[in-house]
Amino acid sequence: MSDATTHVTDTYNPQEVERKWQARWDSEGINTYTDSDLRKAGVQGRPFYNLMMFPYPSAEGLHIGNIYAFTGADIYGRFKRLQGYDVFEPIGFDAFGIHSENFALKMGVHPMELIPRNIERFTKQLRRVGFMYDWNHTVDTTQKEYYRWTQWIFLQLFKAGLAEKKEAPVNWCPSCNTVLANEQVVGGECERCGTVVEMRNLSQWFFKITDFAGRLLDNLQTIDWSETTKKAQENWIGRSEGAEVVFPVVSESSTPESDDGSEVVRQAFRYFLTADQIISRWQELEYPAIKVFTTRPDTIFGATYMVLAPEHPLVAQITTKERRKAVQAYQRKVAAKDLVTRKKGDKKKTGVDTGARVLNPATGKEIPVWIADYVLMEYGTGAIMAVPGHDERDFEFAQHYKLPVVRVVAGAGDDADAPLAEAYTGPGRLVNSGHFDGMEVDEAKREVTAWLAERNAAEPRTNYRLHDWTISRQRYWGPPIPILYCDDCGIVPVPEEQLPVELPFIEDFKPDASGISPLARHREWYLTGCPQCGGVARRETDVSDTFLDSAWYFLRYPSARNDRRAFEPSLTRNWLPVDSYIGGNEHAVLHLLYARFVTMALHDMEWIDFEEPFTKFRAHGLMIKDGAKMSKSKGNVVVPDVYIDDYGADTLRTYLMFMGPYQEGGDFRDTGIAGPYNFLNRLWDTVRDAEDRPLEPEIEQKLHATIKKVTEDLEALSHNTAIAAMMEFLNVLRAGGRTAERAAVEPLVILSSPFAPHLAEELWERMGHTESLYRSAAWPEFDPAKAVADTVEFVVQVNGKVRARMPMSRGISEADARDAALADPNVLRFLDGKQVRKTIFVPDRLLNLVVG
RNA sequence: GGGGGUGUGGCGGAACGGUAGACGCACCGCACUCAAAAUGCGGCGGGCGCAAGUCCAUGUGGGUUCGAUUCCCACCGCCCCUACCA
Repeated sequence: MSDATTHVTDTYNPQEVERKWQARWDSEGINTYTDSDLRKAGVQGRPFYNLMMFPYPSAEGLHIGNIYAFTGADIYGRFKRLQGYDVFEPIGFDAFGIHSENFALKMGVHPMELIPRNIERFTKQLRRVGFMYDWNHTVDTTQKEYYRWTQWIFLQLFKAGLAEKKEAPVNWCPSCNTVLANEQVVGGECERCGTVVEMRNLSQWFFKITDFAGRLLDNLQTIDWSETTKKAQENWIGRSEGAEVVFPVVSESSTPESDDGSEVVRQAFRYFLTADQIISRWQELEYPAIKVFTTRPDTIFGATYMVLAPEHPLVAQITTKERRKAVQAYQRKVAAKDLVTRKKGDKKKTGVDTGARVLNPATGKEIPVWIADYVLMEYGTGAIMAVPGHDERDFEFAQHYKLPVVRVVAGAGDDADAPLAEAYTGPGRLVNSGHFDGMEVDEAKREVTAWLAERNAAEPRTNYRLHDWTISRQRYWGPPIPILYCDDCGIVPVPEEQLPVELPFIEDFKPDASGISPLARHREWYLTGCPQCGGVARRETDVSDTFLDSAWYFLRYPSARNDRRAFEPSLTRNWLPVDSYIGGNEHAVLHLLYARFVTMALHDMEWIDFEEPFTKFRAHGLMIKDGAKMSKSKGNVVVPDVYIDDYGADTLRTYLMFMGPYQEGGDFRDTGIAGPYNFLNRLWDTVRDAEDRPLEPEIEQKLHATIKKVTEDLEALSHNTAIAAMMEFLNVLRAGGRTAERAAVEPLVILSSPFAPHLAEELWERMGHTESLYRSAAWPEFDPAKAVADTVEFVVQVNGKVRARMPMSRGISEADARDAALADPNVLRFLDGKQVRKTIFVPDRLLNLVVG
């Protein structure tokens, strides 16, 4: 066979190349660390922890959206590695949770069979795409080697007083007999069976994330995260400044709370006391009082009634005898609604009068107390002072129930008593507010609070929208919460040395009507010995939220195989916090906030020495299909396999990144995949045919410009423009059928390797290197001076419009440029002999002549 | 209702306040071929013009500027998140 024939048949064969290099990577451990190497690199190397959000291993396998997300992050990791960092890039599986459980129920398969199968499939697919994952350090949250430590985390939080058990309302589907997450309630109905969802009160475990609200908010300023993500967290935490104000209850109570007659005495007292006296002395008089949170203490003179959440604990106590029936009926009605529907803003407000009266501490007047479902127990104190004149919701309610509306703020040009056709929420001065009349709203907020505070009727208060994290799930597929209940000792944590509390294999894992976990049906499992008194104890039968699994997994990766600790202190110190974290913005609040909370709590307990887990976070865009998120139910899932079969993983990776800005995402379609495929083919041919000869000066310039562009773009995750720059360079190398210089092509191969790692490895080897590119190549350097061309295309404008373009040498002076411009006939035509009033000179770019 | 994002050729998309449409796809023409595919070369926003050129053009309307896709204001469309937050 002649040389020429060999030459021609030696074309790019992606399948062959990819098979070869994936095998090489495995056998030579190119992408994996042994535990000792990881330790060593952490100390002596330049550790770089490149993390991407781990997937939930669904039964459908990876879709193109997953590949898209992972590819962008993998490219960044490979780039950092070639820059000389010791990159740790792990992957794992977030496999617990209601999703898996529901799917298992539907298919009639046990999750303990289903999940390992899914993970196997995922692993195969991930390997096929050529990610640089360290398969020696992987996690599966459903393995007891992992969730043992999830339980350990729970115990640490418990010890720190950050876990508590309390009653809370949950969504309940009476047909599926299960608790539903808010996301599973669609339009007030169960997502799965369409039954109307109701509310139930269940005793649940909570993490007190609200203790950290202020720090979680303030720290946002110290971390390098996508702005949109920070904004989302800020809104979610929702700090609002205001005051807590006390309204003493002065009506006859229908349920005196003690037999000693104190209530009667107190009521009697009242006839000898002025409103002022009651207000300033309610505490010592032990008056029942209702606290409200308000951001508008300045409007308190306009508070004409009060509203409690229907489930407010004081309702029973204050409701008068005559109103009791109506109040209870209303409470029942509200309880029947699910949480989600109740929070929807677009419905009519309803409520009932409790008959109780409280004193407005500012006016000293009695105002009625209502209950209404537009007041939520979870926010603030679960009670509001209603100021219908200056709050839209209160206004609507007052109109409907004919409650008085008083104006206490007058905007510019408004009369003190100008009637209100709607709530006025703008700026202005106080009116009808005693000695505060005339004061600006902002000043009045402070002054009114201070004035009330003097009488112990108010205090400044910062309130957060964030609520405590309910971690109980009355479900099967999760880590059992490591708590025991002993009749003598009460709540007893499972001793750490007894972990894990294993999730037993049970056939009947379907939830039932009891509202308690399926595990509660297994006495042999839940009955155990009390570690404190040796008596009988019952295990907690709820499992924990999946979000707890993922709130600490990044701490586990380096120590993935350590069976003595959740995370090894020295490894953790050397490798964390995570240098770069990439994931979807749909996790902007929950996952990312929980991970920050757990990290902060562990920091305070001195388990770790940092309080923010992710130094840098970037949200990738969402890959959609036909304008909708990919999902099986919509039937628009695109699987990667067929593209890998046809074009290879390298082309798929490059194509996905070439479609558009990584951080914006986009609509998947395959019409352009030929572009990147052609590019890789041309790259192959060009390298194959490259010659050993000196670089031509223009080529050298373009090479440096390309290195610069690709380097900067990769750092900014602008993968699409980095690819474009490489294409452009390759076009120059091949222009007019020319043969490329080896010295031009070798750096290009390195630049392309994050995108097309298999191809790059193969070309690297063919260029005579015996070791893997990732062990023997360094990211090319560029010389900024060589990255710019000597000749620029200079533009001459007249009045801002382009009238001539002329090649000029770089660094041309304004005077020379002007001379050249004034010699151009077209420019002269537009100057039309008129006086040049002004010239704008932008070096190496343009000259603008302003005339007229 | 609130918050965030976004709008550029037939399509995906480029553009430190400075040449709008880089780089691709699709399409058209040409070369190679008996032919096709593959590959290579050339063209490719719209109008007028033989051409040089010129006018229009980055959702709509205003503003700032010598100059605006880029900054500001208002409006329209689409997407995402959130939802009575007192």
